[in-house]
Amino acid sequence: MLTQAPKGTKDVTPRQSAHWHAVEGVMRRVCDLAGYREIRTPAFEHTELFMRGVGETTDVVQKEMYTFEDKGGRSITLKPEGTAGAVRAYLEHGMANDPQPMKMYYMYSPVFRYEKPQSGRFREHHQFGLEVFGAKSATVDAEVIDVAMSVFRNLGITKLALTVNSIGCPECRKTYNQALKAFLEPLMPQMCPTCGTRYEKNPMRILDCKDPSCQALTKDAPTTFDRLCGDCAAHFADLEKLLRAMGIGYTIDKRLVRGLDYYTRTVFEIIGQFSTGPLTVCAGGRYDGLVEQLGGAPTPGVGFGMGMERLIMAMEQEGLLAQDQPLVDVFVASMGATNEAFQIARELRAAGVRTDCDHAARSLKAQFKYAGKTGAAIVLVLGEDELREGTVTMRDMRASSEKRVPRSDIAATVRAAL
RNA sequence: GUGGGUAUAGUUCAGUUGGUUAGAGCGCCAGAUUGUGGCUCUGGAAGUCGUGGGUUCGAAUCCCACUACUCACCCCA
Repeated sequence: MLTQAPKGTKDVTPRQSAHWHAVEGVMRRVCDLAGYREIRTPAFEHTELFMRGVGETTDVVQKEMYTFEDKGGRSITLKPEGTAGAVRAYLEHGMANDPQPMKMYYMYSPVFRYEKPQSGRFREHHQFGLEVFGAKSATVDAEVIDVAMSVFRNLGITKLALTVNSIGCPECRKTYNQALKAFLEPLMPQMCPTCGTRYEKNPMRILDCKDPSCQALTKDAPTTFDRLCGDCAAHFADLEKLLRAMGIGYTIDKRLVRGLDYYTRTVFEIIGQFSTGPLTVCAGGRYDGLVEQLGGAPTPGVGFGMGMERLIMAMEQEGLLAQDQPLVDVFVASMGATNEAFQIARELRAAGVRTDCDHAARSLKAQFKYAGKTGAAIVLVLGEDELREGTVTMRDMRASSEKRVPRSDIAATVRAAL
């Protein structure tokens, strides 16, 4: 119990962290190329922010938040998604006064949801994400999708499918909800209880029901997509044009409805193929009403969240994770003269050479074994003879050759040999 | 929240119809004569058999409960 990580959490061990660094490096590069800067927001926020931002009727808010009262009597919630915090920061720091659009990304941002864990689903996971504020053009929708696809492409992930849809704006939603409710009314007695409550609170989400009988009943239900207002339809047509121009393949899923209330117009998902089945790796969309809803001036927004754990899972399944790299390039072995060996290691490090030395007073043989495991290409041996003549023996592990090197020449000789 | 599966060493797993001091591979540590890795050989350390109860002369093994892990549903990255 004590030596077991809490349910639904995972350690990234020293062996695995290199994979994360590789992924993070690609993310930073892709974002930097497109003019996005990193934002870091707290792991927790006032509960109210998520209630109003994410939406009180969502499953995330209703049953999955880690909410607690702090010692000052404030209701605090560990963030269950990334966008609300970014919007809060945008407003708090008056970023609306900076040149617009304001483009930002976040990385390795922990996200907490109290769910029952299973393959690819955790109670704490990490998201990479983008948020763009202050631009309503479909080029931003396209850019955000392009950045996500670039991350996948640069990492070599191929088993992906992009699905897009438009769920319209509050204008189209009004007429749509009427049409949908009219269609559903006679069917409601046959539908599942969850859909019953959805009917009252957010009828659009009935289309998202996974119950086979509900799906059959709503097969011919009107979709938001077919009832878009002129502006929304034009916006989506623009996006399609851009996607085609970029050569990004996609399918339209008119029933794609996301689980967070703030989305408007464009919504999309990028779904990966895993041995256990398909899993959403990246999802997002436009949220033109969110900033205003949280107390700001009307400001359009677009963004997405990408699950880092799922991304790395996808890489693992496609055999894209790099082999273990050498821990150091040089190992300084010694026989008794451990302090001197440590000094030599320090000097090499100062010269920019990745170096380790013996810390266990082990036999020379054991030190060589250990050096082999670290992947060191060069082992320096400091024994009695070398101490006496002020040299070290430099052994090239790859060529199994060795030579004596004066102490003063170590750094230069080692660097030339690597 | 609902349902299925599993629980033995750091790890992956054996463990016969209940029977004495619970095993293996990998990993770890140490040796195989004089100051040298990878291969090989030898040895060693390491397990409250998930926890608690019950059945029995005897339980890792059978029964019950709990817990954890895992997979699926709901939902989601």
